Amino acid sequence: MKAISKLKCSTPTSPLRSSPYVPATPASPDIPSPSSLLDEFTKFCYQSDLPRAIKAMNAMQTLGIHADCITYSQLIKCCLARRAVQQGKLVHQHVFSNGYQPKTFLINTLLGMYAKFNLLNDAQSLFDKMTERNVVSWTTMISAYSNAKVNDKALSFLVLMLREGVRPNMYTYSSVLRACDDLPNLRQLHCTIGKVGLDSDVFVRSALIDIYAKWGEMQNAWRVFNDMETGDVVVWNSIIGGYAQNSHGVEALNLFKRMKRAGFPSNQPTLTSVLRGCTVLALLELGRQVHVHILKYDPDLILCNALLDMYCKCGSLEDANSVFARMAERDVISWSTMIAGLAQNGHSREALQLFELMKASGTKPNYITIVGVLFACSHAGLVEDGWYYFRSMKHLFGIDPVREHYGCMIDLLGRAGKLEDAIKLINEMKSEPDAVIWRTVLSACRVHRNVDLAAHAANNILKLDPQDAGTYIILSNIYANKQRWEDVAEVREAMKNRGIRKEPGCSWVEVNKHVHAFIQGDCSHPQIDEIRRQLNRLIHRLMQVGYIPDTNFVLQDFEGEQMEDSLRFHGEKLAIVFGLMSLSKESTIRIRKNLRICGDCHLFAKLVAKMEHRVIVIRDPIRYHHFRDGFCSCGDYW
DNA sequence: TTAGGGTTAG
Repeated sequence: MKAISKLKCSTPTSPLRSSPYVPATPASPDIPSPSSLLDEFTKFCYQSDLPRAIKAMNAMQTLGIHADCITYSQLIKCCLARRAVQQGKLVHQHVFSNGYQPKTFLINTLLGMYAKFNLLNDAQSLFDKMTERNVVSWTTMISAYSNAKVNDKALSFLVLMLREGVRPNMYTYSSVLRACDDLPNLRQLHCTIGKVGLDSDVFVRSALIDIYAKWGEMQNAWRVFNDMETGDVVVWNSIIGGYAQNSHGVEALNLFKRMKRAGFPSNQPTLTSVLRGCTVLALLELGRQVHVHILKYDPDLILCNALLDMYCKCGSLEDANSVFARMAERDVISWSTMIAGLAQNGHSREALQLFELMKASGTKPNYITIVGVLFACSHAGLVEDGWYYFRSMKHLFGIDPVREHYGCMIDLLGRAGKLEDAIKLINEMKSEPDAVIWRTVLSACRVHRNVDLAAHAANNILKLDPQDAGTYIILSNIYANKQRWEDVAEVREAMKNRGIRKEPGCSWVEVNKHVHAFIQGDCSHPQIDEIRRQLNRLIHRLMQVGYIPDTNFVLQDFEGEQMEDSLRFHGEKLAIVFGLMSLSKESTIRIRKNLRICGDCHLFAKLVAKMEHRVIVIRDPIRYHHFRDGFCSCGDYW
């Protein structure tokens, strides 16, 4: 730092300012020549060797060569590369000392440095002092605010620059798009970009795809991608990532195949999205193949974290543990993923032990880590531990409890049958309870058979989410159980009037890398007759050892035998039987469902696992069920 | 001198 302060500037009128001065006289052999010093300086900057670059600049000054805009700019980039904030600030002071008037591009470089260091106040005050601002100055500020997610500022800078008559370019638009936080704004911006003909730029294109994907507008994202005349690997990654983020695994995986066919080599971000595609579809075997492919790379932290998540969400904790154990570097996401993964798969105690290890490793938990910890407590019925973490999270980790933490606690209390305490906690919340919270309450009421509170919770859900078919059905069943037929009719009427239909239940099972789908009431599977025959035989054998179909879970449209029939052919039962028929004795039967598993299928799976000595893993939209020896990892609460 | 993609709970 001292070395830099030794640098002196000449007067603004000095001709030396326009370019570094190199004396014409040859240097003596023991004194380095000015031109070799300048070469050295450039070399050190290129190597990001900040101390030697400063030394060379000081030596140059001793010989009377003063820094100019280009050398200053090189030095600033060197500070950036070394993340040397203080030295960067000293260069800034130096640039403005002795009345020197730096060119706009040098001030832009300083602006860029502050932007990258996330020092928005410094960037803003430098920007305010600028007498001349070009498109780069404006774009740098927009990019700084976009990156810091100060979206309104970023957007207002676009308006101001237009007002000052500065024309935005592709850099500007690709930066400002990231700050677009409402759809009408985005549409207008997209329109403008089209009018000025910048929509073929790959940066603008990938930014458009990203922001549409972020808004869940995949049709628009697809349109941007599909109009593609220009493209590169990042644009492909944007569209694949967009589909994966929005849980459209099939589209993501198909696009990946297309990308390969088109000759684009995949890189780490591509594979991360491909893994996410496998994750949302619970395709363990495909995920394993991707893993083998990844081993050819030197996978970075993000890719390893995605791998961990894939194995946890595909229900293979053995694989997840082995990836976790081998990771050279772990961040808060790696730990949080593993803690939540263990908890979700029914290994709560291990999850809490891992949390202790995490703290011992010096990694600071974030709010998501605590969600995982509370989730683990609720899964294992650890009410006291849950209260301890919830009440002390602020004090211990500096994290304020938010809606999600309340949700976990309400789940914990609900599971433990402490419904009154759960309601008390809802009343303690600073924000209004959302549909997720009320669904948690409803779920607890179903287990603990609290009809009045269930109706209250269901009504609250429907106020917040009138399209939630599942809640109408539960509510209607609750009234039917109480023989409140007028209420039943009212619920049905409301459902009909709002055009709400029960989403058909679907179960998928992966056999030999092919996914077989079983939709309730659909007979299109080529082996459906044989599967049904086998299912009937299996049910018959189960009934001999005491299985009684639990008809509580059927929408009250059916009666008696018909009711049993509708249960008999639930997709997950067909999928289980198909798994038994097609997979080897040692293989785990892995099923993914689009709806929550019903109580009868849950009981069926437990008994089949015991009778057939098989492990069955069923992942529903929220929870995981590992059936083994007549027990389920969820502890019969879901 | 300014711009792009990927990971975490329910």
